[in-house]
Amino acid sequence: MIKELPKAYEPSKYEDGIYKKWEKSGFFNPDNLDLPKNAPSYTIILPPPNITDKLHLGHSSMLAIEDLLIRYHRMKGFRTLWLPGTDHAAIATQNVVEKKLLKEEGKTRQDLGREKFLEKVLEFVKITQSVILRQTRKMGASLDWSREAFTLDKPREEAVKKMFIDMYEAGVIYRGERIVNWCPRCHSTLADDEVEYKDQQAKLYTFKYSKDFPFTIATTRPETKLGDTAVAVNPKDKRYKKYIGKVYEVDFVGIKLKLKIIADRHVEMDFGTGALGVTPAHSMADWQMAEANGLEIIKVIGEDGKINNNFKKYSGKTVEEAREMIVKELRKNNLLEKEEEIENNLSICYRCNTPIEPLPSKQWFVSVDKKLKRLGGETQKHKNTKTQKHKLDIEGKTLKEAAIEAVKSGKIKFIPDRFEKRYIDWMENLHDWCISRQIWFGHRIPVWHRTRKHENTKTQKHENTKTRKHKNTKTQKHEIEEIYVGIEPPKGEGWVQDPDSLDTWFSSGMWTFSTLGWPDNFKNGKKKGDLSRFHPTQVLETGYDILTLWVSRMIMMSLFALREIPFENVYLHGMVLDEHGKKMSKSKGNGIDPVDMIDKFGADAARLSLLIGNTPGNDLRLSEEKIAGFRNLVNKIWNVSRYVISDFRFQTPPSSADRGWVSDFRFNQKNLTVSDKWILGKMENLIKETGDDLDNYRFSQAGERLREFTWNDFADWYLEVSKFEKNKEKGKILSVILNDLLKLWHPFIPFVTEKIWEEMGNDKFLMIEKWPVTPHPQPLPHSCCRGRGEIDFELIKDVITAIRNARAENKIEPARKIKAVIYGGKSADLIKSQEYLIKNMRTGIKELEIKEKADKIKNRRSPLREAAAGQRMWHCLVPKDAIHIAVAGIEIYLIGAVDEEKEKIRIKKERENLEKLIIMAEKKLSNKEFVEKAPEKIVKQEKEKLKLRKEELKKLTK
RNA sequence: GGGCGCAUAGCUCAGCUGGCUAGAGCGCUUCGUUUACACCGAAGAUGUCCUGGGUUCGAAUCCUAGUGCGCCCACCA
Repeated sequence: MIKELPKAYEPSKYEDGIYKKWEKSGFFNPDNLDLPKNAPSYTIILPPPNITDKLHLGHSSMLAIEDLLIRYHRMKGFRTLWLPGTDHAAIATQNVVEKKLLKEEGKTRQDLGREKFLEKVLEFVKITQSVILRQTRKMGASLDWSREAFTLDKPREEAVKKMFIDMYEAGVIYRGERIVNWCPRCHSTLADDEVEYKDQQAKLYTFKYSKDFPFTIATTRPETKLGDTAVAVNPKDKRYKKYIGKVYEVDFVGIKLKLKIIADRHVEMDFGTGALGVTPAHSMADWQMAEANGLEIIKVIGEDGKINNNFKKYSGKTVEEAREMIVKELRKNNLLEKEEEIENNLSICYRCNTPIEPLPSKQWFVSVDKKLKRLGGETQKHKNTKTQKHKLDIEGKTLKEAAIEAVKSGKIKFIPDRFEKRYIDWMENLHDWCISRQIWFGHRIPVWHRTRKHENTKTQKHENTKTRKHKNTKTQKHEIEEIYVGIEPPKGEGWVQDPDSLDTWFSSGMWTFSTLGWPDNFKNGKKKGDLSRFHPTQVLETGYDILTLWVSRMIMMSLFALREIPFENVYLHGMVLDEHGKKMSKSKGNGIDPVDMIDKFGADAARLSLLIGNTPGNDLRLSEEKIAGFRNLVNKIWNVSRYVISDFRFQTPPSSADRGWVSDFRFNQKNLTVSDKWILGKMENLIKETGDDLDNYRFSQAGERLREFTWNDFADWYLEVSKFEKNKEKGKILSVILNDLLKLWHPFIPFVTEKIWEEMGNDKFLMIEKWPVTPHPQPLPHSCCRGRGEIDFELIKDVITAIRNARAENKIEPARKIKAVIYGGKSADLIKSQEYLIKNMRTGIKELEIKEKADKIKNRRSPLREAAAGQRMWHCLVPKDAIHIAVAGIEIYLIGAVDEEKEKIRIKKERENLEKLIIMAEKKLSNKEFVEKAPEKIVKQEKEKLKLRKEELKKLTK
């Protein structure tokens, strides 16, 4: 069969068509795979990309790694599911749309109103979503599109509501007033990890509240001091000890303050004056002190970023204005002692860079410290809970404790493992998670409120509803606020739904199970359907940057909802950086569009550039040159295949999905040449080692191994040999090697391998072929394909390389044919038998003379005996102008062209090198401790090495 | 302030549990119109493995101190 294929592989010509065929085949869906009933499942849920923007190379890296794992396991016979989806990214998306709206129409979201605005968002989402999905397909991702999910679609909405209600009933979700990070521009709270920091110059004011107050205080924010209710000092501070516990009333710039002197170990004695004005309402730390000391909380700044009422002339002023006024006032009264410039860490909003105001606000929280009881209404007796490796009993533990235990117990593993420590550290310091956001786009909180006059209130019981009453202490003493939590709006008058929506991580935290049919697939503590078949998942593969943001939440939520870990392994990849080492991100706009890369170099090359040279947890620098290099590799594979397929000896292997390696091609050992044995042995090793690498997440190493074999062993040597070495088994061997090589490559570069597979005449997809297995699970001793064949061919290779090298070094013209005389040592027979290899492999040798072994001559008591022993005779027998090469204990003399001077220099260099090595080795061996303490094997090796080198040196000196 | 990571060829990086003369890709030099491939082939050059100390018969690898870069966390008023 002779196939005419284009010389260069053109990815853009085939890729889209191949993807369509795959998708149409239905094999991305595990339900369509032809598998035994008890086939183990292998699941990865795709971390859903934010629909704020199209994908960048970071996403491509994620897709490449996951598709590699997925395709590998699919070929290994797992029930393999890779489930796609997208994330609505609540606040981020809303911001993008708001900015767009302002730019294009000059309107704010308030101008449009909630409903109209949400329509706009959904319009935007539709567009980016379709771009994302197209990009994902371009990468070759073998995702099961039939199970596609969106964090904001109907099933997920149901799941989120159910989760909220369950957690509320369990007392894990509560509403409370706490200091939150408030962005006055976004008009919303931010989670702790949504806050960014910026170094800035700030003024530190040292002042006294009033003349008769004994403390001097330092602050960068004088305006918040209007709400101070205490002064804190370090309990060890001798200067202030006597004041602790006292209460002072002061007149601070016209406002009356009651200040209690408290002790707190967090106060640094050396900073400022060692005394700290406590502003409970506008500092996280101060809030905690206030709670600990029962201090009053006075709100100074409102949600609009302005000073509240009750502060006389300061009311209604902005923060900046108030600050200026207060400083002026202090200065006037001679209370300002110092003004200095300091470096300060300013918290800003990660979306709009507006400085954050810490404010007390009523928000919804997930408690991480609440001891958990049994899930509401469900029987919780699983007898084998403890024996199941995925289950974790959470009764009597807090979410925090459970999430830590899941990792410490080894149920969840991290790759690389150093992130385990980071996870646990973070977990141990975790505070309650604020889940309400004052934005419109997202899951609406399933809570309704109504306020009633006290006297009217009769305890109203709804069936199946969860009603709690909260007394609103301060402002409305006569009113009672009712709260209703449920899936459907409550009946009755006056209910208003909570305007807030949920933190986006609340819905993505449920991602492993909300995508698999929870809660419908989970009844009475039992899983069914997809949930039982695919949960927990095997690997969560994501960037280390969202380890805390996402991974930790998934663990907590899965433990809460299912009492089961969400995944067994967490593989964390690094960031993809540009060639200057800068992070690519949407917000910075320096992300390279993966589609451009794919158009230029092909998806396969793009994938390789993200897989090879990348190690878990480490960042990756990417440049066009690098991708071009892999384009060349893909092209090499294409051409190797083109050659093999067009070879008249080529046979299409019998098509059967479960064919194992070589099993259909029994080779007659007698018909195999040295090179055949060598390549078959190498291939067998390759299969074993590649599988081993992939099983241990060493993708880069596996890729390099494959490249090494494909390019250096198969293409550069075996194929070259096959051009002139004609034997019976050649066609079969070529077919087998190509066959298995394509399978091994397929998870890395699915497109080109699938295309070649088709060209080979296969009627089934390579994608669902069985991963190769080696005929010998254990390495065989010398008898079979490995062993002697391998070693022998390596020797011939060395001889050939040495001859080429000598020719190049001595500048022998390529056209010039020369004669080689080889003194074979122990290997004379072998070399003689492979003479044709040496002659044909571009050595320019037209005649090859092999002399007998020296010891044979010795034993024959020939007159030459003595000379032979010292190998002097070769120098006698060979013309003086011969070039001498020593390789692997073999002497080679090239006759025909010489440069005596160069040869002398070469020998001198080599001798010096050898002498150095011998001295080193002798030193080592004369060391008693080495001989006694080092393992025998190493000592023996060292001795042998020394012996060989000494012999070589001897030869050279002659 | 605490924690983590990195430092190896001109560049980007491998180097697992200490043990052949420390490797790969790209780049560089020389040569080559060989019927799979110039997105190619052949040959070659290049290292104080960041620095100092220690453990060991033996350290790029383990320990320790330091320097430089990067990242994460934290309530410096």
